[in-house]
Amino acid sequence: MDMKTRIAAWLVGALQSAFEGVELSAEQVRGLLEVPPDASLGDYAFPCFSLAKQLRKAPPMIAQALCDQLDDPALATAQCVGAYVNVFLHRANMAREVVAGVLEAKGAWGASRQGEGKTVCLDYSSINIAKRFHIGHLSTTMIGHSLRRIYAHLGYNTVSINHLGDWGTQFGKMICAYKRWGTREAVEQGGVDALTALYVRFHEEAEKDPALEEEGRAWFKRIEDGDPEALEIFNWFKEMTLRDAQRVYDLLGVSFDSYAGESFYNDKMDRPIEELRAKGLLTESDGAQVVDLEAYGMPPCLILKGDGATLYATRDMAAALYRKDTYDFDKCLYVVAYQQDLHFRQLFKVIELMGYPWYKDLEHVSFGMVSYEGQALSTRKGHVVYLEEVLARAIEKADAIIAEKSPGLDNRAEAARQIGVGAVVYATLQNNRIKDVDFWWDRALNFDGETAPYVQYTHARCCSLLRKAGEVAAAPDYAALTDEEARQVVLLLSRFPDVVQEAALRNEPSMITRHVTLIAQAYNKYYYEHRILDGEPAEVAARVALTQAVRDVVRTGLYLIGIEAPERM
RNA sequence: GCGCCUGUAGCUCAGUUGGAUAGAGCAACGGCCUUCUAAGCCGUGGGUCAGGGGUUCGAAUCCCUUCAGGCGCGCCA
Repeated sequence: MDMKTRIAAWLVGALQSAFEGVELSAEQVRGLLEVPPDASLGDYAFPCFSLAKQLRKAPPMIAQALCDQLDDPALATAQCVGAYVNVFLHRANMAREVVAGVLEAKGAWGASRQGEGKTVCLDYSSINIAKRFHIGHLSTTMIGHSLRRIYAHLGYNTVSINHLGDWGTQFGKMICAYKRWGTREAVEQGGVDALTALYVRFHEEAEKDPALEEEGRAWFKRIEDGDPEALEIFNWFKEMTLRDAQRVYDLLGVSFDSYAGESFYNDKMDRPIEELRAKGLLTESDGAQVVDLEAYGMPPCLILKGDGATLYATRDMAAALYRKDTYDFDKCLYVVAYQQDLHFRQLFKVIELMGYPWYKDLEHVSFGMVSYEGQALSTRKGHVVYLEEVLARAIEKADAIIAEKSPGLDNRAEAARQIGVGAVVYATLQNNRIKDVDFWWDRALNFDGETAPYVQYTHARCCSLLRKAGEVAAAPDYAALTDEEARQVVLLLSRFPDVVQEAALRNEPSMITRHVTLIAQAYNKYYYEHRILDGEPAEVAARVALTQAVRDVVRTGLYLIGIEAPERM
């Protein structure tokens, strides 16, 4: 049982002996517990305002009566301040419990079995064919990757899906452009950039010669019809794009269980269409087949075009049905930018109207837009920043700093990669998902303050101390961890599991980024104020144990947001 | 026009879903390395929580409204 739960149980016991007939569960009390604004006010606080009505007493009187009943000095002491019961945990016992708990968890602090037997599907990254990976793809990729690790940490079975954008008229246009102006050698050599150039050229030429549009559509029709030549070229483009993206995925440490994208559902759309028709949900509107959603305050959801062709929503419906059939998920997350808010609200509503109760297991995990120096990203206009370049420059900078500060470092290239990539990923997962981000080079390459290098540095520092400490024979004397700085570190470690829970509940990785940073800050302060390795063996043992616990939790926290933790830097 | 989102220090953002005196980082300035990693630590200055009304013991947080910005609203994905 964790500390907060124990405190809640303790308070409930006191409540019951102080007042008759109180109806408040330990669970409810736990929810009411808060962290005081100032550390001098205790470790946890219980506000008594909400009990006033039920007990028909003034909040401060309730607090006082509660305080009088609380007695378990080995756990905590209580202090009544106004309407608050401020709880001061027994520092040495608290330190023992938390530090020993973290070390026993062996890197799995905050892990749980609550997700056992449950499956979460995560749709993220979902890159488009023939486009290079740029900074606009980073949020979906890293939020999804992090959520996958968070759910896995909580015991869920996870299925990561890269829902490739590999369908649409634009691919007919690309083939058209390739046939007219490209050669196999040039494209093979130029890679995805060459494909983008062809696409840009198509649009330029089509302005002058509108007949090209028709030619592009014709090529797309050939893909749809399974024409061997069209398919061969298209698959070659696709393979090239994936090869290109794989270099970025490798740097980021991201991988997928499935690459079933839009084209995969090509032959699976009859089912949703037939079901919609059978259930009387399809109506005709201006020649198209739609599901009317006016009763729900939304515009209609387009299922079939006037010419009978399918649309984005049709494909996503087929995908949802397929995923439910294949994985029998308990939750299916779509990590997609907020532009598609309406689309997903419509999609989920249509699935609800079809009578599938699992519509409520579908969730759009939306996030903000990325711009570059104040302007929208545009591959066509060349206003883009490729992620490979960002990572390369971050790694280069990390390497230069290592050269200056730790010239003799082994595995220098490896450390530079971990730090450089970490800095970029950290910046992506630092703030609430919903915030828009404007990319600026100097910000992306900042290594000071609340950044990955700062947290990684703390980790490396712990590792260094542990190497110097070697095998510690003495049993730890946890009374050595009762000073203010150690208390802060212990408290933050103890709250980590709650943070992981909350991060999953809200699908918000930034909660972990922030908490792991708080731990690093608290430990750095502790490190500055106290000598870890000098003094009585039992006290040294306690400080070393704390250091080890910090190292473990920082490493776990960084892992959960997809950042590696170098042991030296 | 309608709908959704956002607005907190010069900048970038937290703020535990209604609680105690609104907090970090960056930038600026000033301190701390003969001692365990100075990518660190400490300090100083900086606020009409966009404006206005309301709800109540109590509001940055909930409701109404105005303003500013972003996104979305049928045959693209």
